[in-house]
Amino acid sequence: MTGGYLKGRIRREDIITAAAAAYGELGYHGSSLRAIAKRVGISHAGLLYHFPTKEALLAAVLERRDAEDSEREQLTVPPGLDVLRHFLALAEYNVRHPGIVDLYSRLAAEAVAPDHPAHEYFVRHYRAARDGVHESFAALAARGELRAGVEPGMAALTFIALMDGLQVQWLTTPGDVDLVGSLRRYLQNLLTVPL
Amino acid sequence: MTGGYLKGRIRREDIITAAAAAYGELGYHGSSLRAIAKRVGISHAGLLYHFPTKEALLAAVLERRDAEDSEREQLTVPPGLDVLRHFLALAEYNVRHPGIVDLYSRLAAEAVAPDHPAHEYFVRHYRAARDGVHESFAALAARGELRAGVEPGMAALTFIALMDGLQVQWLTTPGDVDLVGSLRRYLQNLLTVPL
DNA sequence: CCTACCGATCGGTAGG
DNA sequence: CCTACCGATCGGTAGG
Repeated sequence: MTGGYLKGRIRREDIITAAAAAYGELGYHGSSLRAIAKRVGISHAGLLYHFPTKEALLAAVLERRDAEDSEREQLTVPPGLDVLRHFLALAEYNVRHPGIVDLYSRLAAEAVAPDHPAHEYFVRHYRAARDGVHESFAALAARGELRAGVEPGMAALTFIALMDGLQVQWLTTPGDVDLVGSLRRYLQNLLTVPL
Repeated sequence: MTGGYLKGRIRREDIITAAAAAYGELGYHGSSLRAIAKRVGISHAGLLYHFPTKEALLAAVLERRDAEDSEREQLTVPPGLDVLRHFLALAEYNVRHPGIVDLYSRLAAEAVAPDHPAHEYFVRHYRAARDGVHESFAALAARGELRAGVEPGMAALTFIALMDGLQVQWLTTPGDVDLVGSLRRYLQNLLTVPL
């Protein structure tokens, strides 16, 4: 009888979805187990049957985010222009899914504290993002497709920072910020070839 | 007898300082009146004698931040290169005062929510920052000191976003991020004259 | 999965 | 400014 297991897995996914939404709206510390459980229609003790602690639930939310990312990412993309285009596509996706941007921005700011349970996650996340973009800028530089004076490492750091900063401003004053357009123009400005 | 008033004002300043530090470390919602009061050495009821509600204390923290900013800003600086240099000086100042960066990043992320008591503050803050930088880029463009293809409005939005994004990454992985250097190179890249 | 409970903590008030 | 208190809420546990 695998039916029982299936039901449990579906319920767990529902809980993770509800938690991600709550974290986006209220942050991790601001989201109580009771409030998350209510979205799913169970008691907070029932939630703790599926996830033993509040931190375990956060870990599950971050794991699923990573899983979704690597799914979308298709590891087949080699360093270069396509990686940059992939980031623009991600930004387009995010504009249509503000809840994800909320979640990410709220958690990233909270997790600046070294004792935050998601701190190590974001340390790894930032390093991986920077390294990936760095590699692509380096490949472009080697082909002479990067403007003179643009240093790949610095450009990668700056690009990631720009994405994050634009997201917060976009969430605060949505009408004032063209998220995708700003990123596209920034990248195009660094290149000697069309994006 | 003005002595009593003076003592009260000093105590209030101490409370605001403690609150700003707490907001930076734990966010607004994460900072209890009891924890803030403890830093000052009074009870939380004593704190409420000086600030009637939790929100009133937040308002006082934001007001002081604005006062400090406009003090440092010297309204004498006309739009142009000096305004950009002023932002770089601000970044240098921030690197030596991580608590301020903490406060700002934490509150900005929390205040993305429209019902956050600091939401309107950040809406105004972002608009003012963008308008100020926009004006300077426009002045530079008029003098032909902006690289071709660089649009002042977009460049201003991007510059503010970059500052914010770099700050979060710097707080998360301080060793990996050169805050001032990254900003300087970004700006220099937009200009046809040396910064 | 539930009800019922625990100790801890929250913002705010009463009364001095 | 204090002590003492209020009702509400928190994460987690016991016991089914």
